[in-house]
Amino acid sequence: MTQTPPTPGTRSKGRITLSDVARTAGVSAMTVSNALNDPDKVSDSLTKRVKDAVAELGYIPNRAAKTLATNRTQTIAVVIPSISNTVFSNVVKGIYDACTPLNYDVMLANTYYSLQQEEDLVSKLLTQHPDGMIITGLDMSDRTRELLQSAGIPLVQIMEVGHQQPIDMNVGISHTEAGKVMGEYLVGRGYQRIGFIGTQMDYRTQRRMSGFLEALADAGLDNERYLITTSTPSTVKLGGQLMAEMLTQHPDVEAVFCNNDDIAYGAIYECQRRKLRIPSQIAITGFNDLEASACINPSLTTIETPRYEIGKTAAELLMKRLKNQPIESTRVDLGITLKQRESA
Amino acid sequence: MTQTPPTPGTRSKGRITLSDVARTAGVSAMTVSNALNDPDKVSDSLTKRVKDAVAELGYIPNRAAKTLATNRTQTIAVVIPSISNTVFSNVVKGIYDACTPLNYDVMLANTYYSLQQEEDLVSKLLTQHPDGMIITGLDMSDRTRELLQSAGIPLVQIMEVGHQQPIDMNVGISHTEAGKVMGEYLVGRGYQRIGFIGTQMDYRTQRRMSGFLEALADAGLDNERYLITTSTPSTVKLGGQLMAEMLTQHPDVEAVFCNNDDIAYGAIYECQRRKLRIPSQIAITGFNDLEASACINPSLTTIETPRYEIGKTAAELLMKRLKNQPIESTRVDLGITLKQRESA
DNA sequence: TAGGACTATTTTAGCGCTAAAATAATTGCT
DNA sequence: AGCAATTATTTTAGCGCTAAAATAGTCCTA
Repeated sequence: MTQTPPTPGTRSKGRITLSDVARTAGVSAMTVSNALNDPDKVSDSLTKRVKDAVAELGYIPNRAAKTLATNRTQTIAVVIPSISNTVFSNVVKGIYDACTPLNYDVMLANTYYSLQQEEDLVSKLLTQHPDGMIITGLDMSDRTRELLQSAGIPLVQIMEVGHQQPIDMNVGISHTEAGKVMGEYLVGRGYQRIGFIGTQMDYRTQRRMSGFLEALADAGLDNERYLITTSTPSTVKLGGQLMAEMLTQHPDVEAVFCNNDDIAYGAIYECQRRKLRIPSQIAITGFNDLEASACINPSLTTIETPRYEIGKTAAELLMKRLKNQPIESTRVDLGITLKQRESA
Repeated sequence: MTQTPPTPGTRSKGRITLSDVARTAGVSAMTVSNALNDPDKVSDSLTKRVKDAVAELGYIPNRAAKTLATNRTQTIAVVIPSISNTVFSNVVKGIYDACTPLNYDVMLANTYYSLQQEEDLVSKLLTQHPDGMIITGLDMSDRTRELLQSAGIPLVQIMEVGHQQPIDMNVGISHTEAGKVMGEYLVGRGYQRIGFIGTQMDYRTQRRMSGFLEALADAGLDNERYLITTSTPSTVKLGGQLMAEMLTQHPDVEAVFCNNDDIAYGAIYECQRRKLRIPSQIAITGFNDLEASACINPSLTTIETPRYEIGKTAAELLMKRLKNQPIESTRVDLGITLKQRESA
């Protein structure tokens, strides 16, 4: 009894391959590859024959094989603090909207606002050899910086621009400026005793605070004592608690700039519970202009941030760089808008 | 003048490969592969030598090569309506938390609540040969169903359970039940003229509505006329507009069950603007129990949904199936909890 | 119309890994 | 001790694609 020799291709799932297409089109595999990826290299007649064969057979390219052969994964890695934060899900949506049409995959990773986690994640992500990366913020550990630099892939740092040199490209807004704008606005409205509530004191929050304090100082106000900050993550509930603290410690405070809109909602709710009228007894402002901010009572004076656009622009920059297309500017400030509403 | 022959391996980036490890460990490439992926197959002494060599060289496996050789991508596809919806970003977080430790990649895709988009996406996602898929909802087009069935990969349908047979596995809650619970609660509180505001009327929203109406009917109330629905996506603003409509058309309405918490917030804000006291003049309830619902004034009576758990459980089921581990139940109802608060 | 300069297409070789077959080493049993 | 059964390791072959080299085909120009 003789063993039949194993038929070649046993491991394949009977999937249609390039060679199958080549055979039915009566050309070489390479011509099929070129016809599909770079039709300029192939005569029109052959390109047509190839495309017909592809349609006829229902050929679907194997991404892994291409990756292996070209050393490009068609994937970009995205490092953000947290996907469940509305701000970042807006950013991520922009990234997807730019990547999906160009057939780039997106690999997401959450740092939970920890530089150590970020370092581990970046190291792990690089393992998968993304073609490019989008990472939140300009600050990172020295090791993370080294990893990114030596990875030699295009990189866009997002959310903030301005205070330091990016490693490669940069898309965001100036948080210092944002803080300043809000500070100047409140000063301009005649408030004197102006407070700040800050949660999740990451670098960007800190910059908003310092820009804000700068504006107050410029107006001759020293408001160091009206600051309440914590490293606890932002929640509406926390906003209420900190506002309570503020009102207890400084019953004379006239206006409060909250770290972000969620905190501001909490602050507004707390004032309502205390029957404090906004803005006549106390003014509240926020940052981000989330959808609800225009609807809450009183409607919230806040700073609109181009979150979706940041994601989209960053991803577009990356795609351009990956296709070696010219890039006008590697540093894009998308700007902010003060939304003046009832709360201040 | 002679051409120097091309050095082999020109295309590689000088990356450390399995063979490099094999050479320094003094074993065959296959032994290295086994030592890393299935150490039981290799003697302890060799395994140690291999691991030492890996550490020494800083070897990082090439995912694409593995995928090509094994025909497994180590990727799962996730189809959701929209990533910028808090509900789904909570779900996605659960999925990531389950997949990341096991080194599975996640591919996200948004349908924007369109069955046609869903069909296109599923077809496109399958192109990338994910090892498994998580998809939102039990309803889909016939073509989508065919695609999924013939793909032959493990599948978890999420968010809802109960009214029809899943294709493969299923994790969620019963929306009919949720509607019923809320209906019974409001009836139990003695309300008679009870309304419903529904936006983004997808299948799950419709089921909540029908469960709700069923409860009212069981109590002998026929409230068909107190229904306001639209297919427009949910926003806080829209909640306010629809509440205004409700109050205009039916000034006598006593309680309103809102589709979801965002709509409920809008409804509350609208009532505040009209100086209607909640719940004494009108009661409002929502669905989801988002973080702010406990903080808003009045705090919102709503139904808590296990969003994170749905994502996590679904992904865990998938991982188990992919590793051929036993699965207790392919249909998991994670249940809901009525959160009774001030608004009703 | 022959030879040079392109352009279009095919051939060759290999990306880095693992399934399966082949071989070597070990164990168990009479 | 001797041989079959079992276990450990290596060899071989190939996953499906594309870069680079080789070849064939085309178009000029003198």
